[in-house]
Formats: sequence, C-alpha cells, structure tokens
Amino acid sequence: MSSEALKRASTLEDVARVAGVSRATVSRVINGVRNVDPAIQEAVRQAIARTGYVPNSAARSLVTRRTGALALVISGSDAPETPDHHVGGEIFADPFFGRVVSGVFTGLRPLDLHPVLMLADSAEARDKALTYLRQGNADGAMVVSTHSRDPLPAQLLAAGIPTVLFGRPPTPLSLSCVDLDNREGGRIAADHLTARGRHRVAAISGPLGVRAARDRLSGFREAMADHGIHQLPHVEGDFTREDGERAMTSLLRRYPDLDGVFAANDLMAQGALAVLADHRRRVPEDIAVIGFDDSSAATAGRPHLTTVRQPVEEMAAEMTRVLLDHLARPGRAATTVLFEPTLIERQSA
Amino acid sequence: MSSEALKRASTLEDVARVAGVSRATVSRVINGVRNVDPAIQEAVRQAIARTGYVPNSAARSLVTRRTGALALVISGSDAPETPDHHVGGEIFADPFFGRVVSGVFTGLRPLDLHPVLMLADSAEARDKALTYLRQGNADGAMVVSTHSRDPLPAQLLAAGIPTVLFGRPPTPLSLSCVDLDNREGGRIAADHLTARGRHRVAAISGPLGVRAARDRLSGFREAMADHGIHQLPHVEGDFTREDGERAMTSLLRRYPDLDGVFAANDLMAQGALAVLADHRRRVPEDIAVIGFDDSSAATAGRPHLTTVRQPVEEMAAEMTRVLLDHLARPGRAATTVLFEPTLIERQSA
DNA sequence: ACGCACTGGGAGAGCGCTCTCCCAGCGTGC
DNA sequence: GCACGCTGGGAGAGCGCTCTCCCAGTGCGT
Repeated sequence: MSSEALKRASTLEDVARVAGVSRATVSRVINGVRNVDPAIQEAVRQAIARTGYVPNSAARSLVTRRTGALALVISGSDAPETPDHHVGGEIFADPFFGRVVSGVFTGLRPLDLHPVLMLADSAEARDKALTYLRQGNADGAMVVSTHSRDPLPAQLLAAGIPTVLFGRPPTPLSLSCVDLDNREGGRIAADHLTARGRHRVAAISGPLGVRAARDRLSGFREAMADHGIHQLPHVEGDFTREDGERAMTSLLRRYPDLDGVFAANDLMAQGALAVLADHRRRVPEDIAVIGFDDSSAATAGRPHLTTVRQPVEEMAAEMTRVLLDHLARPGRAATTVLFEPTLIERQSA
Repeated sequence: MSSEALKRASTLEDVARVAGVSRATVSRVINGVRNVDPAIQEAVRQAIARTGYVPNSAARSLVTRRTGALALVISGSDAPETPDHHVGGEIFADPFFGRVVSGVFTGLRPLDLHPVLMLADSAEARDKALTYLRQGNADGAMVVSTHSRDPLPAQLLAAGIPTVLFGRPPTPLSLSCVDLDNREGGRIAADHLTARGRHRVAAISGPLGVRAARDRLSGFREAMADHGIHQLPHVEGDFTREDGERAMTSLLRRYPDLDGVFAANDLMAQGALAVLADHRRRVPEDIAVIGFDDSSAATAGRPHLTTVRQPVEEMAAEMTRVLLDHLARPGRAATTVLFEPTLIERQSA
C-alpha cells in the first residue's frame, strides 16, 4: 500500500494494526485455530490482502519446530569424483532416480511440501547431510541408500531424525522402510527363462555390496537350482548401461553358446542388448534377455525388454506416506512395506 | 552428556554456560567473526562438543534472513494428471532432468547448500511454489521453464525473489538466464545432414510452444534453405520417445523416400531409430538421423546417435553460480549466458 | 603520566511468530 | 438475582539466534 511496502515485508503486527485487532487474532485466522467472529475474520482477511502479508516461515518454524520440508537423501556408494564427471552424474542419469522423485512428489502433492535433495556420495557429503538434518532444516528424511555399509541410516536413527528407507538395510534397524521382494524378483526371472526352454543361462548382477543386487542374484540362483541348473556364469556389473555392455561382451567371449541372460536392471540389459546386436545375435531367438525394473529403458530400444517390474514410483510414494505418518504420530513403531515384483512380458524373452 | 540431552536440544545459552562465556562469544566462535582469544575459542569448542550443540537454523534465518536453501523449480507445461500416471512422470523420466540436477549439485557442492525441488506443472502448483518462495523458504530460485507463456518468471521477478532461468523467456525480462544457442544448433544439424549428401530431409521438432523447440527448428530450416532445400516435411513432437516413434511412423508413411531426419532431442531420435529398425531401414545408409542434446539416450541403442550437444550439466552449474552471485551481491544487473552447441559425430548420420 | 586507539568480551534488543494465560461479556439454571 | 460455564479476544512470554552497542583492559606515543 504505502511506499514502505517496498522496503520491508509486512508482518503479523502490521496486519493486526490495519485490521484493528491483536497479533494473536490474526494468527488464529491464518491458522484456522479456535473460533473467531466472522466479521473480524473478514476484516483480517482484507488486512492481509491490503498489506500483501506473507507469513515468515523461519519465525514460524522457530516456535513450531516444524519446517515443512522433507529431505530426499541419495546416499550412494562413494563416487570417485573425476574432473570431467559432474557430481552424481551416474546416479542422476539412472531412470531410477527420476522415478523416485516422481513417486515422492506423488506422495507430497496433497500437502504443501517440497523435498530438499541431498547427495551423500562421500563421507564428507554424508556428514554435511547429517549436520544439515540435525540443524532442523527438514522434519524428516527419506533415504535411498544403496551401499550395504552405508552408516547414514544408523546415524539418522541415533540423531533422532524421523527417517524412512528405500530398501532394507543389511542389518535390521528400527527404521521404517519400503522395499521390493528382490529375491522373489530373481526367482521370477529364472522361472521365465527356464519356461522358455533356456538352460545355458548367465547372470549380470548389480554390485554385490548392494543388498538388492545380492538378493536378486540369490533368488535367481535358487530358482535356477530348483530347475536343475547349478552352473551359473555370473558377472558383476555396476547398474550402468556401459557396464552391461562390458559384462555381456565378457560373457559372450567366455560362454559363446549362452541362450539366456538375466540382467539385474534394465540399463544393463539394454547394454547387453546392444552388444548382442553388435554380435548379430538375434534376441530372443538366439539368446533371451530379461531385465529388471521395468524402467523407461525397457522400451527404449528394440526388441522391447521382458523385465521384472519394480514399482518404484509406488514405492517412493509409499515411503513418503510412511514418513508423513511418522511425523503426524511420533513414536509409532517402525514398519516395513514389501512390494511384490511382477513379470512384464515383452519381446526379449 | 546429562539425561536432559534426550529431551531438549542444547542451545547457544547452554554452550555459553558450560564454556563460561556469553552467548555472543559462542556465536562469534561458531561464525568465525571477529577475533576471539584462542584459549576461549578452545573452551567454546569443547563446550560445543560436550553439549552436542547444533545451531538451530530456523532461529538463525529469522535474524539473518537467509535460509541457505535454493529452489530448483521445474515449471513445465500444464500436465494432465491421469490417474495411472505419477506426478511429473514424463518430466522426471527425461534424462534432461537428471542432468540439470547433476549440474546444480556441481555448482552447489562447494557450499553447504541443497536444492529444494519444486514442480510447477499447473496453475495451482505454480501458486503454491510462489507462495512458498515468498515465505522465504529459499533464498533464490532456479527455474527450468519450458512453456512460452509460463507466467512464473515474471511473477518471481515481481515478488523480488532472486531468480535465474534455464532458457531465455520469450519476451525479455530483467532476469538472468543461461541458454543454448538453439538456432545455431539447428543450423549445425542441417549443415551436417547436407554435408552427408542428404536432400530429402524431414524434421521432428519439439512442442512449438517451447522457445527452444522453435529456435532449433527455425535454425534448421534457415540452414536448409541456405543449402537450397525449401521443402521441409515437419512433424511436431513433445520431446518424448513415444512421440518420436509416432512422428517417425507418420513421416515414413507420408514421405517413404526420406534420407535424413533431424529430431529436436535425443529421446525422439531414439524413438525414430526404433521405428526405422522396425521398418528395416538401415541407419545411416538408407536414412541418416541426427539428434539433439547428447544425453545418455544417444549411446543407449544401436547405432549410436550423431547429435548436437547441449552441455546441460555445465549450463545448470552456471545457472547455479549466477544465482549465488546475485545472492552475494544483490542489485547486480541481469546477465545472459549463452552456450554454444557442438556436433558430436557418431554413427547415425 | 596522560590520552588515545585498539582489541576482545558482555549485555540486551530484537527477528516474526505461536500459544498459554487471563479476562470481559453473555447466556443459563436454580 | 447471582454464581457459573462458555465463547472469543488481548497481553505477553518466549522460540534460539545475531548483531549493535558499550565497556574494560592493554599498549603506544608524546
């Protein structure tokens, strides 16, 4: 209204003065707490409009001890920071990341919350993230922790920060988490491959330091053994497409008569597909390929990937809901929500 | 230390008491402001360690008027929210998003800052984002605004929120921005295609409501005209792989003798490649394909895409630096940083 | 010996909000 | 007619921090 509007944001005090009431009443109207006379309510609303008042959230969180922010922590393995690579490049390039973000937004949309993104890809970054959280910059944390010996979940627990994990930690913690039944996923892949009559089968696993990767592999191995196949060529990959290419190349050289491959994620399966195309192997006729995740990579190339679906978006949304629930009702026991993998049958197997 | 550590976080006051100094002195030590006697400094540090003190950032920002958070706003076109789709699914699935995030982290890493992610994909979400920013939840905003008539940049300017844009707005605003010389990128694609002897060429553009898409197309058209080619079949896509497939299919039906295609991003080029494979067209022998971006999609399939590189990570990092600069020195004039596209020659053209 | 700049620490006033008290006014039951 | 609940508004005490003053002590020049 006046020229001072330019220099200084208006405060509750200003609104109260304009409306001719006390600060407390304005606060009541804004937060919808207790009964306030309709006429006064209207006067306050007009005063707010006239002053262009916007509540200051720092002041608010100082007293409420709530920030209205949730952290989404990507706690990867310690990434070597090469000069030509950008921070977290490989993590963010993975469709998995986008799916998690999408799911988190789905869970957050109903409320007025926004995630603050943190990358904890080194001991230093982890400490900073922890400090940041302890300073009360966020009300809680959602942690996508890949590496088994990641200390962050335990640290968050110790710091008393409400936390939900994407993926179960290797040793149980009293933290809530959402996860996929990865072992079952591996089994599904094995069953499908053998049902298709494949018996000379190999696996491209994820990094064995990652629990999900281990579970997928052991589920696959178990089911294969159930089908009488005990010899299982195996190459460890790092979940990137490039590594899928490398793994497939090495597999092809060592076991030229392979007729089936299970890759622990779609990106590596895509890499395998590319190498197979280079070698003029027909998929699925000569060699069947089955991926994992059902990410956008599955239908990016030709043939479309048959894959074990992991409903990442749903899982991330659920993780968000669980965290919100913990914030709403503190002191509730930790829960684990396990999702079931499903087979998505396309062309590659 | 004591049992009260459990119930109440320690404050400056506590540290001061333990160290036997005043609050002000503790604050000085923590913030490294003014000279403090080394002995006292040490005493304060020990007191901090003993009390497990962590500064409360809400209290701090209340007085400093700084939050230490920057917003990364993805202000897309109004997305229809279908029940089966997750929020922002397509945006987050695009490698572009991950590259932006990676670049932002690169720019933020040196400081202790984390981006808070906001999705402004509807008028309502935009209002919420604006409100959030006006409440002082972040010190500034980085906006990836795609759609031409997106009102958000102007609103942020009006609200006096330090803002940097990824991509120039259609009508100049006094906001800083980083962008690619998209027109030049289109030209590069045209020059390369004609240098390869392709004359029956078509374009798959991005949505013409997006300035970058328009610029790429007009640059391409201009250069083609320079080479004597004035007839240019054109299909508008929406930057997704699926739409690339759809566009290529339609192009192939209408112009079966095409020998070159320019797709305005790699995702659509990848879709085109898949359709060409389905039609048994050899790339690049029968038909050359050139993409745009040089994202991970470029080398995902076979053949590898020849593409016009947009250094998204560098651009996002620069956007972050520009914003930090504006925050450090308020009142500086808005700047525009223009990046040059480069040709990355691979197999598809 | 005195004044004076300079160094380093303390006191205390806020920053803008919430929330607990407290209290005036009013209807109700006996 | 009076005590009593009940409704709705105001006063004011913080939340935990920063930062401006202010002031004591020290070393220096003259």
